[in-house]
Amino acid sequence: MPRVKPERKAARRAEIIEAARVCFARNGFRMTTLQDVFAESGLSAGCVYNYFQSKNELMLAVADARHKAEARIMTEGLEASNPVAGLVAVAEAFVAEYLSVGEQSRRIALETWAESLRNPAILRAMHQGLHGPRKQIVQLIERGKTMGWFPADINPDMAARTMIALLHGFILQRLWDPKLNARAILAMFKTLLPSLLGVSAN
Amino acid sequence: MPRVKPERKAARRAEIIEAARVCFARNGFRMTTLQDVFAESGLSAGCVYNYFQSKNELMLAVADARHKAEARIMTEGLEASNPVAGLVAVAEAFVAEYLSVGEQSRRIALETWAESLRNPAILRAMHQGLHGPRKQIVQLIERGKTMGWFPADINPDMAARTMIALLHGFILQRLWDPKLNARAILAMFKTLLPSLLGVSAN
Amino acid sequence: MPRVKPERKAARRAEIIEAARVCFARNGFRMTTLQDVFAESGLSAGCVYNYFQSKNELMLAVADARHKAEARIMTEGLEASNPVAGLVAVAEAFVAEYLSVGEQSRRIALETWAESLRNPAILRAMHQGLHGPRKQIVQLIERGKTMGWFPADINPDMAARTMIALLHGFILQRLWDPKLNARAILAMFKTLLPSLLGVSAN
Amino acid sequence: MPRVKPERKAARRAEIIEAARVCFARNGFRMTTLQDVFAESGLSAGCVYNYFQSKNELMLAVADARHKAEARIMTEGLEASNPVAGLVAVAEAFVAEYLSVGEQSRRIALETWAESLRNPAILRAMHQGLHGPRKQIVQLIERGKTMGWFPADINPDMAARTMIALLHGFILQRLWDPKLNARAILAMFKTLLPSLLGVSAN
DNA sequence: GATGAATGAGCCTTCATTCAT
DNA sequence: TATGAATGAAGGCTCATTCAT
Repeated sequence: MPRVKPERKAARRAEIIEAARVCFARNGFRMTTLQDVFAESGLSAGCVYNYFQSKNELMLAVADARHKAEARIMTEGLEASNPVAGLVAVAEAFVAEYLSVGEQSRRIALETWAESLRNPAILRAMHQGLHGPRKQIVQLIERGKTMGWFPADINPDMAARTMIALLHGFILQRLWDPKLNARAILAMFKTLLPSLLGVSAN
Repeated sequence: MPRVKPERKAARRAEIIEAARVCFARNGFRMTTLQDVFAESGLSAGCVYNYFQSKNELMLAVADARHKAEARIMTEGLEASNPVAGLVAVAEAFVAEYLSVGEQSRRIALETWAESLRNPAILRAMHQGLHGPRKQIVQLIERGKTMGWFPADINPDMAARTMIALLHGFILQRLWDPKLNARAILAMFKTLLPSLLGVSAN
Repeated sequence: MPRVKPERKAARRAEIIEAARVCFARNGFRMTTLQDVFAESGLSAGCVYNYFQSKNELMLAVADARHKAEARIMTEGLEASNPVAGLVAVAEAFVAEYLSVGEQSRRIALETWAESLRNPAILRAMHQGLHGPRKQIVQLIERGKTMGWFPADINPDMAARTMIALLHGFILQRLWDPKLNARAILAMFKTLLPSLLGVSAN
Repeated sequence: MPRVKPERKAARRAEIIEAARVCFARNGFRMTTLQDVFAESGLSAGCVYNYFQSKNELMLAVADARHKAEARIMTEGLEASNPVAGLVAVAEAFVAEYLSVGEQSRRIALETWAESLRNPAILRAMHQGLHGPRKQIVQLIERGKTMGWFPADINPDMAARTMIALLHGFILQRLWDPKLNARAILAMFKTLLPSLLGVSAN
């Protein structure tokens, strides 16, 4: 019988992930040493290794958490009945999470993108965090097409990708220039959305 | 009188940078060891150290080369008399360099972005490679405004940033999905450009 | 009054020793981790540490058990009235225990020999397990000399050592070649015994 | 063009193996740390790792050296025309190398035997060092049988194994009792040899 | 007694960098 | 200049051991 409840274990795990997140955001995956994580978490090497079998697993856990969060963010907005409103809601949620505040999240995002180039597990996490939302966006647009709101020659996949590219691109912009205004970004997104969907603005 | 002609030295330097570029694109800045670079270049440790005093300097040289190239690419197109045509030319050049081919360049780009978060020298290189082109784009748009082609309420800086965000975002998209069509990207760019500049699509 | 009966404690102790024996035979003293022993025994770290204060103690307990068993085996046969029959009985018992079956025992034996080189406690256990039987063999041979059965120039100590060397040497042979026939070993032993004792083979 | 001659590299390699041998004989394979080897050799970690890719490789190199030496020792004597003289010569060489002096060699031998139980590469080295000599002994005895010197019912393989078992067993005896007389061992060997080969002593 | 999460010293190994040749 | 053997600080990880529950 476990003396320590499973909740405690889960809490520990979360603590460690959070400490790692802080370190990774500060110094990047590869420049962060596990010593840094031990210090940040206040735990010993052995303890951390009871929860994660390697640095790689810890990186993956952080990346995974981020992509789950991103998927949730991008999905949440999509429930609006109006496709356009839905996409705006998505952008709003994304901007709120990544562009208004959340420098740490931006940094982790960029780290994850870079790491995904050579870390299959992280690439998989990336794709899972990206494919889901994209497919939902595609469906939303297709629904709009079916209902005659968007022209037939709109490519839903390309439109979805463009949306995502734009939002990701702004993550970079804000990383390099913290002054960049989140509102202005959202406004810009709204300005471009009609063209993206082939409808007239307003 | 130098024993070795300057041209010879410059050629060696270029060789080393190219070898490093290959390695960095393959494995990232931090996962690449200098031994990898020695092997790729066919040169010895001592020789490479005669040209670059540290790994950091080598990373910087590669990042620098990339940003010079990017600045050149983005600037080249801007000489068209028509601002819209100029911006399209910029996008075309960018797409040609980063999105049609150039997987290595995309990878180096992403590495550089990530590294810039914690490497001041690389951040500086980044900014130099980015500010220049952006300022030129801003000027182009301002010229368009002056000439009455674009509405007064267009924010040139924001428009320039959005362009860049979009192009950078597509670098990511293509890194994760090599099938993504460069032509479609360009078409999408052209579709969005009028909205970006506040003119009606013609 | 003890809460837990002594028999229970002894049984637990024996369980742990047996689990350790299995692990040590599988992986050697030094390559076996206590975590392996915990897993094999199904007990927790704390529990095992209630019975043994260190890994060293556990190793010693296993080595001790083996040497007690070896001493018993080698002594048991010596009760025959006829010295030659007694020595043959010893060899038979040894072969039965170590060479017919008992791969685990062979492995533990070899581990113990190696460990004895640098572990005083285990060396002591070794000697206790070896001196006793050897002295008994020596006495047996001396008795035979007194009774005129063996020539006077026989060195009982050397004869005893040779017997043991031979049997130990066959442990190695069987470890490296499991096909080696226990019967053939015994036959060989019987063939050599007369020369060893300076009597003509009958 | 190599500035440093290959001889120098081979010498370095030999130095490292020798230092490792000393450490392994002193503390065993598993209790020896590479730090010990660095200290003993006077070389840095990096340098040693230029010659051996892992501790395992170093262990193997030491084991290999020992088995090559053993094979040489046991083979050297076999050239006598008389099989019995040949086998005596083998024993003499073995005793001279392992039993008169060579405590280090004995310790390494025992370490190697133990390690071979769970290290395939070392087991292979063991077998190579053992099969060769045994086969030669077997051939020698078979030649003796053919020439009518030994009876037909002698099993050459068993005789060879017994010889080796005896010599190995004496290695153990001498490890535990440094006083044991090498001459007495050789005398005992000569005493037993006739029985081993089925010829009458004389 | 029994549990198992936590500890932390220390191990093996890597790799940026140096320097005698 | 070019070589590459040598350096050694530091990283990831293990595991014997402890102790609050």
